[in-house]
Amino acid sequence: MQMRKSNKRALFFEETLKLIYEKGFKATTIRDIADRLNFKEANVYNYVDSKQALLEGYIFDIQNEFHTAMNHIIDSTYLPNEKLRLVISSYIQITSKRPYEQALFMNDWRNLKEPRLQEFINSRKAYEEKLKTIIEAGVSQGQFRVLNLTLTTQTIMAALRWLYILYIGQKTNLNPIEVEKQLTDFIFTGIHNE
Amino acid sequence: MQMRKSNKRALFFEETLKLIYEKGFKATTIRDIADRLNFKEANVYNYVDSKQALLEGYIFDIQNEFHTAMNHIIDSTYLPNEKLRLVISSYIQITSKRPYEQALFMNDWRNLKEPRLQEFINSRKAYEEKLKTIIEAGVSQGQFRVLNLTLTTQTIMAALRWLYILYIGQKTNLNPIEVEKQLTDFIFTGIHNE
DNA sequence: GTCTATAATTCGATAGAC
DNA sequence: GTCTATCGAATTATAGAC
Repeated sequence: MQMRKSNKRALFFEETLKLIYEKGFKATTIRDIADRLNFKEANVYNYVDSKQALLEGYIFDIQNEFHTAMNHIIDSTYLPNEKLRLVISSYIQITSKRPYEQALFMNDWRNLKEPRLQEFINSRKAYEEKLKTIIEAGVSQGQFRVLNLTLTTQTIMAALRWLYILYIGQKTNLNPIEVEKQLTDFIFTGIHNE
Repeated sequence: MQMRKSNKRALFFEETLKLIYEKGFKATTIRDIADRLNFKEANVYNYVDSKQALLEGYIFDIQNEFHTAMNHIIDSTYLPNEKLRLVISSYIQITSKRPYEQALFMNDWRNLKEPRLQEFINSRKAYEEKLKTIIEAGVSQGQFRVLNLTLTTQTIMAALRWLYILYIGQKTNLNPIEVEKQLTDFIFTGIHNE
């Protein structure tokens, strides 16, 4: 979506993204966006067809990025424990690069409308299922402890999904590599066999 | 807030809570609420002064419950590792009893308005700080591994905050006690010393 | 407690000139 | 691309009768 064809266009999507993050999608009006960019309401429609299309662009863009990374990992010949490490790594990398999109992904997906809402939910579910499959394989091969699969999968997802906060407003001195180390430590020593 | 003075009043707050959960607070209109209860818009104001007061009631009610439980734990003479177990336990108990309030707590707190919004943020921060203090004490006493304190605290909070999903629409066969066992296992084997 | 009616405002989106 | 002007719809909330 946010193809940087021109500086002005890029600026529009960057500032709008931050604004929607700050106020929430529903609470952000077209006038708010125009004010932020120092022009009038009508000009917003030079960049986007509708308010709804704006939200869809941000959310599906980053969702696709997560899926692409996950698919590469799934299709590799790494063992399940190594695949889990890579999932954590890729999630943190994408989040640290695009914390505001990730925030929208978490905070405002409910404001999508059908049929895009269902598309989002299905896609998110597919991602979770892929992670679950990795964990299941790791259990089968004795690398991971036997725990409830759904609970474990969702707990790991939950441990990853809040991380955007670290990268909005410099709230941490932890760089992505160190976050990856710490979080992997936390998750693995909690999940591996013995 | 939701004191069950009468069946009708209780029904109003229960159905409204579920409706707001389903649609999101901003997207739920006064008319939606009236429709759900089979009466007209104006009647909503028989139960509540404003739409905003409705949101505040639900959110601060459950937030207070979390704080009360946390304070009892903090004030006890249990050791830090036992205190952490009790925090997890109390969080799951409250969540399982009131999953829809917890969902609002997570999904719609951004729709609070000042000064209540800041009050919410401060209160949430205070809860996190109390948990952090418990973990810090556990590290000092050698019960927990040395990890980044903020990251660990937030990861544990994240692991607890999604659990309401399990109790909405019977999406699991795990009862709260088993969830507590599984999640405590996951968190502890990831955090304790050796 | 329930209704009808309506005030007062806000919002997304479009038309058309420059 | 930017502006003025405006439409039409939706929304919160209140007034007042039954």
